[in-house]
Amino acid sequence: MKLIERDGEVEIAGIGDFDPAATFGCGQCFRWEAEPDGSGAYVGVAMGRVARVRREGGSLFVSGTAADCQNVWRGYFDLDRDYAQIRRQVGIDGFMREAAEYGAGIRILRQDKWEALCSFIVSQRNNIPRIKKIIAELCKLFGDAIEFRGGEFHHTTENPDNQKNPEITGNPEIAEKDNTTTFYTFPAASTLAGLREHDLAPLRCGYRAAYIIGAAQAVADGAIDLDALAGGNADDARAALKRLRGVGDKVADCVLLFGLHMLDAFPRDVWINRAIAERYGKGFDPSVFAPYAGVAQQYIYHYVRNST
DNA sequence: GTCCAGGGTCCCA
DNA sequence: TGGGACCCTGGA
Repeated sequence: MKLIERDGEVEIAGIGDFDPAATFGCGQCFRWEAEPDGSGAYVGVAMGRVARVRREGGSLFVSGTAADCQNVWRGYFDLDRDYAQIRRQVGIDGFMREAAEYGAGIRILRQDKWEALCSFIVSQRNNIPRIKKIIAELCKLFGDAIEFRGGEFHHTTENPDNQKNPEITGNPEIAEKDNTTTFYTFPAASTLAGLREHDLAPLRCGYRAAYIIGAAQAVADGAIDLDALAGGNADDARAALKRLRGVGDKVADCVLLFGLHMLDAFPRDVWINRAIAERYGKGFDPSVFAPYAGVAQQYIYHYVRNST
């Protein structure tokens, strides 16, 4: 991987399959937003950091240092995997070749495991704009503030909005001042584990509040060990996750795919079920895409939601 | 105003 | 295994 550091950002040349809009917009993550200037750049919070990401030609540009790239973003963006090869592999018929072509540039992010679990608990019976809104508010209320300007960021442990100002004013996540923008990290499970349901009332997330706190407690007290699950097999991990209230087949599979980076997990939501029923019928077995059924799922999801 | 769906899950028969 | 209820929001 060739890294060229200059002007507060790092160029990664020869990036291959990486379309920020497709990767951040395909429903796997909820904390990356397109810059309003129409530049095609995305800014997001991940792994406790803020980054600005853009593609230009064959290069990816990421704010920060080359060390950040090596230590954080290389893994997060799964840069060592050949997604073009995966596209060829899952293109088992005309429909899948179209879907994979349409979604070329989607990569499966290595998100924080707890963040993925919590986010997809929020996702149930919910739509993406509202999922994003709820998560943004969760982070604003209980995460740590990060001041972001260009490529630099300064981590502050004190979040001025924590508990003290639950009123929602404008964009709940972003407050501009002095040419810097304040972002918020995703709150740790241990932080949410001590809350009561009414503490989450400002999120307006309904019955999911109890699920969030329950899952946070299970993670914080070690009843479920997400890191250990990531090192084991998918069936065991799925079973362990489903013991949490509010985690069924769909959410568990999303956590496998997007949190534990088990690329063969195949979450079935309303869109996937519709597409599968239309194209392949009820008895469809996603193992035809093994070991990348999860990547195939993303191509299908993105294609049926966004094309035509 | 009502109805419906949204990257589902739980509960009960 | 199937059907209804569920918090809440935004669009039809």
